[in-house]
Amino acid sequence: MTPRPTLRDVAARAGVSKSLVSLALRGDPGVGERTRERIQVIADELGYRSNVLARGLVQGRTHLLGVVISSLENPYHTEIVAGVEEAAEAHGLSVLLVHGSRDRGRLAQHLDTLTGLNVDGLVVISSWLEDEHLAAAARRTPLVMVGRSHAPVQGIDSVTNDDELGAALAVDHLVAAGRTRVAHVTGGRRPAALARRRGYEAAMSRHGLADVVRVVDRSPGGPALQDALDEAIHDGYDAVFARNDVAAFDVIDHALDRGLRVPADLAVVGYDDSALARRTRPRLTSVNQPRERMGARAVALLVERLGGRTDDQHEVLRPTLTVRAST
Amino acid sequence: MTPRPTLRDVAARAGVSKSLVSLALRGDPGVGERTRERIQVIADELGYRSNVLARGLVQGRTHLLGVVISSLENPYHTEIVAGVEEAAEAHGLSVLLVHGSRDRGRLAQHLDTLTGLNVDGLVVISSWLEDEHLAAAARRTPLVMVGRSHAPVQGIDSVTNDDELGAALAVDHLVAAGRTRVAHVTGGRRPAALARRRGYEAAMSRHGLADVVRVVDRSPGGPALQDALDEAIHDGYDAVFARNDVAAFDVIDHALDRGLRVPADLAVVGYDDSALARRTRPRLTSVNQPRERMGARAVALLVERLGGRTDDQHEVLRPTLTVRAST
DNA sequence: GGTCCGGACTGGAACGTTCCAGATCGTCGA
DNA sequence: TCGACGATCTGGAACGTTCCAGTCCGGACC
Repeated sequence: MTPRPTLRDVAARAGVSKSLVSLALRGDPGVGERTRERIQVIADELGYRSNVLARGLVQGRTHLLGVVISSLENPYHTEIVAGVEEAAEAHGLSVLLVHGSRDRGRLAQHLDTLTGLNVDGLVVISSWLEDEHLAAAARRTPLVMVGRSHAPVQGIDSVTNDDELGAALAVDHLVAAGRTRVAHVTGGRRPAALARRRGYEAAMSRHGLADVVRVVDRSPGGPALQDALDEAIHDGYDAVFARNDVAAFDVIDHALDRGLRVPADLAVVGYDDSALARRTRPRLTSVNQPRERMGARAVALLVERLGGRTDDQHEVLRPTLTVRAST
Repeated sequence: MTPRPTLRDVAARAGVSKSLVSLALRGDPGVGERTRERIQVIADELGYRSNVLARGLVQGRTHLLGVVISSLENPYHTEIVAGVEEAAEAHGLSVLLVHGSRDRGRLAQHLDTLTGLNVDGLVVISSWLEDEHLAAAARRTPLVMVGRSHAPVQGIDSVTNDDELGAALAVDHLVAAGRTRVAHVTGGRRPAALARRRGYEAAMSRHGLADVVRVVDRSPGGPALQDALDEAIHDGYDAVFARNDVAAFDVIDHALDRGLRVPADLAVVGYDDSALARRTRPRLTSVNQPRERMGARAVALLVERLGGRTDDQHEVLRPTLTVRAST
């Protein structure tokens, strides 16, 4: 394992000062054309690579962008990452990902690792981090949260999608298709779930269906999904809007087990338009959040902060509906 | 955005030298108990965090472990990451992920970013990196490849699973279930695909079925999967072993479209035991690579290298078969 | 009472860069 | 011929740590 060559090594070989090598390799215009080439050749020969640690230390910025993500299994999250990466590259930033399951302690620790590395900015795709830790990180480094409605913390930007609108899209679509009894499967106390539920209820009212609003809780502690569904089916419900795709699959699974046809007997709409939605039978109609765009906007907000903006920004993007065979 | 406090700041407040603060915070036994506490309190008050850049620069190691992954969408990859993370944490290492789609140039660049950061070790979960880049990185930093049969490069360790054995498990299972005409869906020229195909052919021979060996190519350039499947079905094939789960889903999809029953008319086995395998109808029987263990072994190999091992190690782990409704 | 010892602490060098204030040198105009 | 000037290059400080060689001091020992 050979030690990596330094500026000094290159300088010694080229017979110039380390400063000149630094200038030459960074393309400084004040370096003679012939020397620049000579230095470049020698650097390549030696396999010289600039040391990010040293550069970051002296410059105070690293051109690194840290992304904290709580779940790699969730394609909703990883597609946001793709958007972040693309936008970051366009700004000359490298993206470092840290992944922390749902362990709050570990996530906070990872946040520390990244701030300790002096990353230029942070993107948090996780609702499992505590405000306190977020605030501490944001005090030192620009931070934007994606997918989580703005935490009640100053100094943090956010990018979310309009969950109420998404729910409205789903209900409108079902009603337009002739369904009249639309149930909603919810779960958890997270803001996104609550917003979707609010959107569902509002849309039902708008269609004059307030009296058939029915919400089934899929939370671990809640009543069994199966029983609630059986009851709803018995009561003549012909459509379900689920809070996310996974819940929608469970509904479809159960309906098929009961011998119902989807969508003939029961139409189902999910939320997230995950990769799964395109792979299952029947293909799932789902509300699509503009994930790549969310990632791109997050980077844009960070760059603005680096440029000096000081007031908080909270962007809300509009979801769309992807219609497939389940409705 | 307040600048982060340094050792100097803490030292000034505590009225001691920066060296002592450094020793105290690192728990050096030569520091008086009272002073250590005083320093600790002040550090906490100021929100002091050690600067990874500076520490890495002087120590030559960063306690960081870099993971290069080409696809976040592939659960096979992300589960390996989970194994890496768990093992890394046990060794006091933080894991940094970089993700590079299938763009070789970008992946190589990310490899550079990580080596430039002086990570202590590299785990590569991608078969899209060129030997040349891998070799260059491995010259400076211990590197282990996961899931890719050892590249023809010196100085690199690897962890793979035994693809031939996996294929044998699949065929044995199908034959034991009474199937006699087992086709294989392959694709690509990657070593893993080739090994699975070899394993399929060998197992068929072993069962005296060498004369019904049939391999269908699903490569983009190859003949259409649909036609080849129709032909196989027409020829009385009653089972398919696919090179991965995605291919298996395509087979099932097509069979269902043709009005066949799975598994009654056609049994299907996939490879990878991905999350999808548990979610589709019918649930997919699949060969399961011990992914978390692969990640853990990768870290173990790196730690050995850091401990001074110099000869290359190539670990081959044994896959298992997860039987579900598709067979 | 002097010497030695060990615990507690300090100062400066080093890590590999960037940045800044110069140094060097040939050329050009007067 | 001389100074000024621009182009090209250099040396050292700085970044925030760790590490090493000391310094300082009170007490034990002879």
